[in-house]
Amino acid sequence: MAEIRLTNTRTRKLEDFEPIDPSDVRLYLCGPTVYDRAHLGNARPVVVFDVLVRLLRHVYGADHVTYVRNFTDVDDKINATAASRKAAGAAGTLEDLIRERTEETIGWYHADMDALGAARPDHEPRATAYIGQMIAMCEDLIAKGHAYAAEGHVLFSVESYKDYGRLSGRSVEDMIAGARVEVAPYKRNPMDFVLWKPSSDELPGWDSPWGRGRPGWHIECSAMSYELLGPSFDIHGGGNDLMFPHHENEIAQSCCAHPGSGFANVWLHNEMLQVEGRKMSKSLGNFFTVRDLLDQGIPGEVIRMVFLGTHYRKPMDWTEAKREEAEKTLRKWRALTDGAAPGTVSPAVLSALSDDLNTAGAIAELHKLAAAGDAAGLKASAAMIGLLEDAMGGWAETAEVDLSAYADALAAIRAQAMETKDFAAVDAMKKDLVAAGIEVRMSKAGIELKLMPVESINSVLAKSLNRNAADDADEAEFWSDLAERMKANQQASQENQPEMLEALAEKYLK
RNA sequence: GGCGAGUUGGCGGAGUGGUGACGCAGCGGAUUGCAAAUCCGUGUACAGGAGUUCGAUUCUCCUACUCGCCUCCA
Repeated sequence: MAEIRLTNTRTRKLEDFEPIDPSDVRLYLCGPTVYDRAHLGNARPVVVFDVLVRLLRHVYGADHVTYVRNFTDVDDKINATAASRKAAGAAGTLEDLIRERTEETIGWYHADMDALGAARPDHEPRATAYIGQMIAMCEDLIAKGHAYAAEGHVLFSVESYKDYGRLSGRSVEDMIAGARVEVAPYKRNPMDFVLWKPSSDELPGWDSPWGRGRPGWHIECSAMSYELLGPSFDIHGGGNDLMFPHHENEIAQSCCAHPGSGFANVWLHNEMLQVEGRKMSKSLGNFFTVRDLLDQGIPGEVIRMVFLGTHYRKPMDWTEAKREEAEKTLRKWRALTDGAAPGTVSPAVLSALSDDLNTAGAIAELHKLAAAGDAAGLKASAAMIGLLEDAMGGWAETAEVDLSAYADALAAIRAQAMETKDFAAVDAMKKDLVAAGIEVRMSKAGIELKLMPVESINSVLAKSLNRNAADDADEAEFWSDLAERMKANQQASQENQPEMLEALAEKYLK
């Protein structure tokens, strides 16, 4: 059995993974706050954990892994959206509108993550379904002297937990010196954080011993992981921006509520995602959602492949060049594995994955399998990281169109050209075919025509807009030119390819 | 200011105390009427400095640079 090694943020070391209970390996991933579409960065930990879960199931057995990922459906941004909808005259109570908003966002999230080939977790708890448990946890923490109520709030006392700051390598003193904490008169220590806060009448709230209120941000993960996985479990993770304060606070809450449990053994944090070398942000204009990419016609499998090309602990740069390369590779591999039955998983792939989820190394091994022509091994091994699976391959199939009439016509012209040595007519037809998105292969044996995948005008337009003109004027011009040509039907796009074929038939098949 | 990550050939990106992945691009060749596709071949890369060592890209320290987090954004 492959020994799995993972980098544990808690110890800052690469450690052999030893499950608490090999018959039930338990992991928890901090899921989304469901206020809007998931952006591309949200998808990274999901894909990382999906690979991890596949590996764990492979090693410990499909039924011996429990994967939990929450939906945080209590949040001020959700409230704000619901409030603005109500103000705009939407029907229903505020609670209804909040529910509507979270339901619709969860639906989007599922659709988007499904498209990336990420299997749904075993449990997807919603924070609102665990309010009672959160209140109980707050009461327990107060009883144990780790929290206190003040002005309708319940606050966690960081001074009551000596290891506070250990995960993120900070000390309470340093953080106070940084002075980036909310100062509030009811806090005993400026670093104390909110477990429960009061709600006004316009905000969603639940009755509690401290009045009507709602939970703070961190308590839901502590409450839900306890309910579903117990006081201690194997792996807990998320993006490294969650390390502080979110995970730090979770640890403090959970460890104080359940002394001696240790909470999560291994903390797994993925690095952030960048776009074309820059942080993805709305102000830079390079902010986009998973759905934006899917709508441009970029297959989820391609997005996944790009993600896996970079180790999860390194910043990942999303670039157009990577997208193209990933798509090309997947097409090649899909052609190779088409119709093949999965064989056995390559030990080299397994060994790469076991080494701190070295997906880039695993992909390198897949390249070797492909080069060796081992379709069965490639298919089985790729499935370990969620690639080349039948369910995700639709995008790589090209439409079945009978091109034999075109091939015959070209063959006739070519046969004549062979005699006259004047190939102008052949070249002209070939050029037209290529422009229409048909690949032309001529050999002594004959002529082979193949419909090539072509981009949609929307995708090309998106690319020309995505380019920062100052940085990449040539690129931007290239894509806008291409879009123009597509519109003018001088170049095939998904939308106009049928028309172009029609025109070619008119020209050459009469 | 505090904390952390990183710096590998044209590009992307693994890995290793001593025979320098892998992919893409490039170049050369085969093939082709020319191409495309395919196949074969091809690369004096490890930010800088000091140290440890028989030997370091790989370990330690320092410097430079890049990036992220500390703002309920994964």
